[in-house]
Amino acid sequence: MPLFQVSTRIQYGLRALAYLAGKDGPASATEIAGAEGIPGKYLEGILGQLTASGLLRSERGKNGGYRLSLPAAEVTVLSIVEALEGEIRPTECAAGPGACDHDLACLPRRFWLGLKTAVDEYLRSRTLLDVIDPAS
Amino acid sequence: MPLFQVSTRIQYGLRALAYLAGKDGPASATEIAGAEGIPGKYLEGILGQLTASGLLRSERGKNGGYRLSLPAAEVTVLSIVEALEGEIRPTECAAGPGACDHDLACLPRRFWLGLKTAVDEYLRSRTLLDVIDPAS
DNA sequence: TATAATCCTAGTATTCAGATAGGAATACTG
DNA sequence: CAGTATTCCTATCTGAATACTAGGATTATA
Repeated sequence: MPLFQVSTRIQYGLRALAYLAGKDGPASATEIAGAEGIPGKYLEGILGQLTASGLLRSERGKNGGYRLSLPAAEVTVLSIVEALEGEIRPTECAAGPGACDHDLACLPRRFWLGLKTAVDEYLRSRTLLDVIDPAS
Repeated sequence: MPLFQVSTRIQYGLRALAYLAGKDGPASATEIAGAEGIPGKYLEGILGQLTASGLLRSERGKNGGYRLSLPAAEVTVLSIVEALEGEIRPTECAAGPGACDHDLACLPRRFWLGLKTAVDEYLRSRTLLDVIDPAS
């Protein structure tokens, strides 16, 4: 139903990163899941993705866990979203020219691309620090 | 997978309205569907919603059809989206305070509300005319 | 009366988000 | 070396929603 819906994947990922930003030293998936009320096994997968994309660094074995690769101020929300869901694309049209075949030129395409741009700019202009800082 | 996904409902609705904007006199659902390559019966439902919301006016019976209630320049895309999908809401959090229960205050809420605002502003600032005018 | 249109209600099919489950590999610790 | 706590990998399930499809009732025109 919604035009844009933020998946639990992104919400959980963001909250997990926010939790890690408030900690020095690694935190395990179980710890984060407990603190944030997120299903543990589900969160594991999300943290794995964030690790694969380079936003997190993981240490295996006892006393292991996850920690941020960068200071919170250097992590844009766009990078988080893209790590978890790939590139943002409102419509097939927006994939590029030739991607749709209505009329001669798909007029709405420019419009949807503009929306994508607006969203991208918002997400790129905010960092993890902005998200967790009540005074921003 | 996408952060924001424009449903076919909205895409079809927008294209149908764009078609009507380029015509004087009513067009039937069948005509629009044929011109735009949209499943006819499916489009009927969409046009019905747009009519119920006041964006279109319909005439039944032979030679009937749909026409815009207002000039294209006075129809914001936001009104179209809301007619077809209701209010935009990125997360449960964004519904208002108390809608989520993580931590003491849900820190990401402000962030998601900001995203909603950015999207709303974009959609409110564009009219149907902007969508169909190649020079805008 | 025939026709062409909107309007109304119900059903289906497929996809996907959101998990859940079980275990293998890895690394500390006593 | 044994135990334990962790990440990592793969597979499976499920409920809900989107995207249609179907059939017909109602209404207006010619």
